[in-house]
Amino acid sequence: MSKLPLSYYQQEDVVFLARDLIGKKLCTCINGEFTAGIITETEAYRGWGDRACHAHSGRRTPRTEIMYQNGGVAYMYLCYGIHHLFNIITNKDESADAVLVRAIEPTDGIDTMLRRRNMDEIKPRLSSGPGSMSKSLGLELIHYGEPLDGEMIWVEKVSEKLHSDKIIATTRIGIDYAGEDALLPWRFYKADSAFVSKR
DNA sequence: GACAAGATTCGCT
DNA sequence: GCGAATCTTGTCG
Repeated sequence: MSKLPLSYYQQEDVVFLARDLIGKKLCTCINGEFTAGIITETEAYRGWGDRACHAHSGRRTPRTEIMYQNGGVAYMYLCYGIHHLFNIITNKDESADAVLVRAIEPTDGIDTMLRRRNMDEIKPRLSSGPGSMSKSLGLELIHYGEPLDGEMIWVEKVSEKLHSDKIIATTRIGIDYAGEDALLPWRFYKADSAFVSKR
């Protein structure tokens, strides 16, 4: 329908974008199988001055290289050797900002998602939590660098508007190593959704 | 070239 | 609630 254009991702405020992405629809079409869901949980990572970010303070490695591109591409990486995490690169060249998508509420291709997760009924566990979410949508390392206005991965605007008081802001998860930056309220989730990772 | 650690999840006690 | 699974990446020698 209305695929968000690359210019959307290139807005400067990654924290605003992380919040704005809640309630939008994340779609993938992988191996001809279409799956999609409403984004219910995100986290913002800022390249400069955020120790939790892989590319903090200009840190540059082959893995983080993609983060220095213009916004609107996927940054995939493997965590704990098992989980493929999906991030959206935002902002302009050299900024290294990103939004981690942590959970969605399935809307399309649910049979496919269940099969990918080896489950036989819908539970929040199906697509809540960054590893599970990626797996249900079929996202893997090979999608590293994939543009978000292409045929494989994209985000759509949804007609229904989300009231701002339905979005909760809190601290990010699993980044204790980041010291004081772990306290920043850069995790956002939809208050009334069961599809949110807890802890 | 080797090694430690990680933006997690699942199953078992 | 606790701990294993599992492998890429970055750092150090």
